[in-house]
Amino acid sequence: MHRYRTHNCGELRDGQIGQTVKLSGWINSVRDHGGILFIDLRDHYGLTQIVIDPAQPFYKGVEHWRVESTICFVGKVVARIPEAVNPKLATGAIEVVAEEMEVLGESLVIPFQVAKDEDCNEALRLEYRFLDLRRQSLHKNIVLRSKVIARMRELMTAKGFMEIQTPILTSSSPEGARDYLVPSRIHPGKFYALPQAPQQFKQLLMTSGFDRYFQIAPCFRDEDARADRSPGEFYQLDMEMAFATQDDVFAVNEEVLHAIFSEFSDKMIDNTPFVRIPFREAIEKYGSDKPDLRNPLIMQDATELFRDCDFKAFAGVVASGGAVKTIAAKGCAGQPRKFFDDMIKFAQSVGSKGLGYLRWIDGEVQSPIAKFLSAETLNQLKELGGVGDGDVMFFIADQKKEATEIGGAVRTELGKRLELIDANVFKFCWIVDFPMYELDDEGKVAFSHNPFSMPQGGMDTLLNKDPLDILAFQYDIVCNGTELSSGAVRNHSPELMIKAFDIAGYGKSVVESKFPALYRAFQYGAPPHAGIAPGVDRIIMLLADQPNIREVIAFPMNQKAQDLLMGAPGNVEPNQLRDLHLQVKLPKKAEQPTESPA
RNA sequence: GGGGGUGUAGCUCAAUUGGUUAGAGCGCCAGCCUGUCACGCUGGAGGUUACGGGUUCAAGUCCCGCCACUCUCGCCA
Repeated sequence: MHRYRTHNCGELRDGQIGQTVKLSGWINSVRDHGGILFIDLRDHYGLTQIVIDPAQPFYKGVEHWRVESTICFVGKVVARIPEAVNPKLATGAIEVVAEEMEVLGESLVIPFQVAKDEDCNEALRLEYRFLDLRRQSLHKNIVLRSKVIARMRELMTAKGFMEIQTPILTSSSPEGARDYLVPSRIHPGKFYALPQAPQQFKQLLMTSGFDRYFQIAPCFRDEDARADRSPGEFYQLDMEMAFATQDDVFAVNEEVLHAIFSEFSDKMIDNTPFVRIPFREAIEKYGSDKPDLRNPLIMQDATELFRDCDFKAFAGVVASGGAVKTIAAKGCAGQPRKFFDDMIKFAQSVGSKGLGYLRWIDGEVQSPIAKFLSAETLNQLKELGGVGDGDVMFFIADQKKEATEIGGAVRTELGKRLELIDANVFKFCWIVDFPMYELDDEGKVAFSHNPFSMPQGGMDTLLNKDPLDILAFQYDIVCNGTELSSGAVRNHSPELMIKAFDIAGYGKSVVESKFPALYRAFQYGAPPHAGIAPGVDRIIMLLADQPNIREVIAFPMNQKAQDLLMGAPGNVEPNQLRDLHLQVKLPKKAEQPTESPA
């Protein structure tokens, strides 16, 4: 007989009745009836009920039977009497009558319940992550994560992609997020950087002749956390394809994402190809470059209709070059006054001066602003919004950028409050045609996204078009309002690179010195190539229907980028600093080194 | 760095307008119980109301500060 077990806790059925078995696992719960005692023994695979007769000598070891201790039982599998069969358990038809017991690992009193699904302070969960991970919901998420990643590898490999590891210790790249740095012992004063993504390596692999690359790639960015953004590190299904167009990348990703989402979720998923929305249209209609298409509301432009109206608040905004955005919401004219007041408050909370609205009730328009509008204007608005009795149109007037942003926020809020969002579907879209450049805070032309993206139209557009009108072969994939990834057709031409950087104010020497590897590689026969890198954690978050990304990461850091279980970041020994030629100069506020967490 | 929320027993929460000894469920400890499966029953222990000030006859409750966690803006090419 095996040292610890002949079966796991999820596999015994009536077929094993009569056999003597050995099981090891955690004590999930104890039910002591005095004359008979039941233990639910739990492992990764399931629960099995152990029955203990008080006559057994080990019955007296009761102090060792605290829940979450690990115990090994030898016993006989018996059928439960019909009334005692538990249909909720896979092993509910049988139980194991204990004949021998061995405590393998005792547990202290646990700080929060493992067997019961109750809320618990997250800091405590992180500190005792090993216990939290035993709990069903989190355990299940990590299992899902493992299966999804395994399936991603299968799908990618089947499509001819090769998984290739790229360095974790690399050089700092000049643009993008803040880097995590690692000091060099051998080169005093020099630093490695952890990669924010294997971007340059995968492009180098393309120039190295590997036709299709992928990697479940760790990425490190020293930026602040969000619900869908874990600080420190995250994973991407990173991929790159040689001699490929934007459509080739879309086709591969539509197949892979459709397969993953349909195999690992019961929700309805869009058929491929996924809808494609140009960036500018997304901003106009949804006020966002990551619209949640489950929300049926769209924004429209009503600027011209208010230009000459008597409603001075709006006409004034239009006269000063602003815009009026409108959202038509069907069937909500009957909402109580409070609904509209709350929407106005919401609009103000996101920076709006107000929120106008027109309600069509019983063939009449009801609104504080209706009296300022001519019958003709009202009809035109009605036509624009496609509205009728029982419907409402909301209006935001502001400078164009603000009106669009506020309108986007109002659209999302209306979708929530009117319960327009179907929680049982996944709606995908590609956002395409991102602008290559935008104006930065100082009004200078700057790359708006990836400086390595290929401008649409090539050298001709770079030379002849207004930089702000140049589009890039740059795209995002969005699911239910979550941005899963950005990607691009890359700029593989040294001449185009130099020109593209020139427009953003960087000379040739900058390209040569900041991106020496790519620049050099592209002068030795680079294949046109394109890629993308969907975020693995976010995909699993969506599949597992979790509200924050820490629920799908085994050992996440908290919002302040601390690992409360391991105590990272922590202090190090003076000799370690000496080896690295480092001297710590603390900010004034923290005279003492901060205590390590946990 | 800015804004919002939360912080009361090991855990989840309650405590009327500022007013008696800060309560409940779960957990823990002790006892009882032969068919439970979130077993049940009886009893018990457990509190610097995050922390530090202030107002008041009186503060969990009001004010100021501060810390922690979280959501968010900035940030994330």
